[in-house]
Amino acid sequence: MHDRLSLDQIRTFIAAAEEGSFSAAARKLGRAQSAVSDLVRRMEEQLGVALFDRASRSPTLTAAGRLLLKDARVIGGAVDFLNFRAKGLSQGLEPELCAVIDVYFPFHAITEAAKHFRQEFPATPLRLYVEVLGGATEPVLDGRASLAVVGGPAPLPEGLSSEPLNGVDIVMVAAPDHPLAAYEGVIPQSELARHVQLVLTERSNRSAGLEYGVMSPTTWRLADLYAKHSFLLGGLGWGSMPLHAVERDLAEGRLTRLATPESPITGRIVPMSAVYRASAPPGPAGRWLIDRLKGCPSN
Amino acid sequence: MHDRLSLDQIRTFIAAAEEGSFSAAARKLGRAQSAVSDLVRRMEEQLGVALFDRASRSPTLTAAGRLLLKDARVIGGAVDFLNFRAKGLSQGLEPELCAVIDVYFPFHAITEAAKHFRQEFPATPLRLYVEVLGGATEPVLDGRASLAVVGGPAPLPEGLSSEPLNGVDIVMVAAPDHPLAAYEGVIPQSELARHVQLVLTERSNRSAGLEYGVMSPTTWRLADLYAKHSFLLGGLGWGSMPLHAVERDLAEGRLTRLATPESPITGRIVPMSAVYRASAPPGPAGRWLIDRLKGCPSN
DNA sequence: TATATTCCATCTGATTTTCAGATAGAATGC
DNA sequence: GCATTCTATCTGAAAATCAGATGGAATATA
Repeated sequence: MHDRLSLDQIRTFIAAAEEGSFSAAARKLGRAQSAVSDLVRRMEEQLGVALFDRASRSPTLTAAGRLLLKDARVIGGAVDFLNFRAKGLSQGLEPELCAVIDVYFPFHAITEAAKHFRQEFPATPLRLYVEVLGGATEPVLDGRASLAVVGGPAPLPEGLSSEPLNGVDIVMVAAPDHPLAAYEGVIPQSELARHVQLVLTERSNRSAGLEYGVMSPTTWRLADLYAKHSFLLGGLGWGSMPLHAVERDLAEGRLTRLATPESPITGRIVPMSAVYRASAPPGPAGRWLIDRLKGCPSN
Repeated sequence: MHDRLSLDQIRTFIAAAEEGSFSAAARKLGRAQSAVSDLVRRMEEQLGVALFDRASRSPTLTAAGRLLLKDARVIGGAVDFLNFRAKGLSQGLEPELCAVIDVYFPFHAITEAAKHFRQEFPATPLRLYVEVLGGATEPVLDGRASLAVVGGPAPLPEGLSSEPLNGVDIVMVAAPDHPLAAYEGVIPQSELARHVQLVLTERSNRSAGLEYGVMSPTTWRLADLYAKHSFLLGGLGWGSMPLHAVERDLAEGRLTRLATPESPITGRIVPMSAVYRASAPPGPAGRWLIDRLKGCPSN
């Protein structure tokens, strides 16, 4: 084997360099001084490089030693990290957390949660996907994801459990120059039907045709919330949007709220929930994320 | 010691994961299959995590195993790098190369050389300092640097050896709106003396007062070539500049060449040389750098 | 279906490595 | 000049490592 180097040697080298003394390093590591001396000597032999200058009483690093110390520290750090990860895993932490989030869920809540997640579970990679409407449940069903945040009163597929989160405010909007924007009071169905409704549709074909709140016979179906947003801003139609996504547009006059029969001016709350396979309930990291999302404000 | 993990285990783990078989890994590593089996089992025990799923005939990585494999690869890579560095050092490569370069030396030659240096000696950090005139020799004398590129016919201090490099073209320049710029032919000393000469001076006080080509009694002394350049562009005086640093200014009319008694319009060549302590001649990396700089064009 | 091959886990004994304690020489501090 | 503290080295005991053998199971081949 070409790796005659051992981790003990590396750790001992680091300790000796930090303590500036083999004896002190031995005390720190809880072993005999001769062991440290041997380990360092063998390491120097194997590398073919003098790490310490033994001219004076206490050994000092050579220039080569200083350089290799940096590399050794990298190795030590990487080993520590592996151990840290393994410790988490051995205590039941999931190897990675893959979550699918409904676009309707507030963006900033997700990004905030993700930021804190990194601090809380530095060893657990978080994989986030954003899907539309019921499309989020599919990856959970087939095991690609362990957690999903979905919206709407969709029937829960077999084998999934769910926990309620705060709902999301949904409002009907149109551009200010859209004909409907000028309408006073609740807009009757007949009037709505005369204009193009922009409807979010899901990409997946599992629960194809599952749409909520379709009121107009003439609809454009968009599979992307950003596209829907752009169309609304452009005045190409009217439709619903999560309040948090259009708050600034409403405040700054780029969009106007509509009062429709199903959605008064105060908006409509779409329930959101976290779902996961009943046979694979979330581990500590998933549990943490769900609990955190429960505390998120709904807009 | 809490680091019961060994490098052999890590390397074996990587091999087993890559081969997808303990036997194949054993063959690859040139050891018995039982050793691989043992090593992996012990590693799993120590980490408290199952790395392989042994349900099928050939073991497949668990999710945790996949995660830890990445960490293991990082460790393996770091160890390889340490070995690589050590190998270079054991063959006489200097731990790092610290070179001081005279500002007069063409910038692009330095940056080009540094770029190739990184490819040629990836394990040798290159530390570059830029000094003015004789100031570059001082760090070499006191051992902070192992190599310097200096210009001018300065007497070589005791204990230094030098090798000639290509000289640098020095030209006298002034801004186009400077009175001297309008002068036809060689400008006599008496005329030069009537205007402020911008003179590069060195920061160090070792060879204080060492200046070349001072022709005017009224001089401004600048310790920085960028400052001198700015002053020249601003028309605040006249003075010499390395041709490579003002080539574009001359071509684009921001500066004009002057013909002086000591420096005809074709310019003057200032010899450059690489110097190092005679008692510590450059190692392979320093040797490479010097040879490379010898091939650099002089402007 | 029967046979052969391949693979992994485990056991065992021999080899190697590791380690602590002891000792000696050298440098430093008092 | 003495005591302390350091490193290098030696030695025997303890421990880990490893190759080979064996057995059971899964897969490939006939």
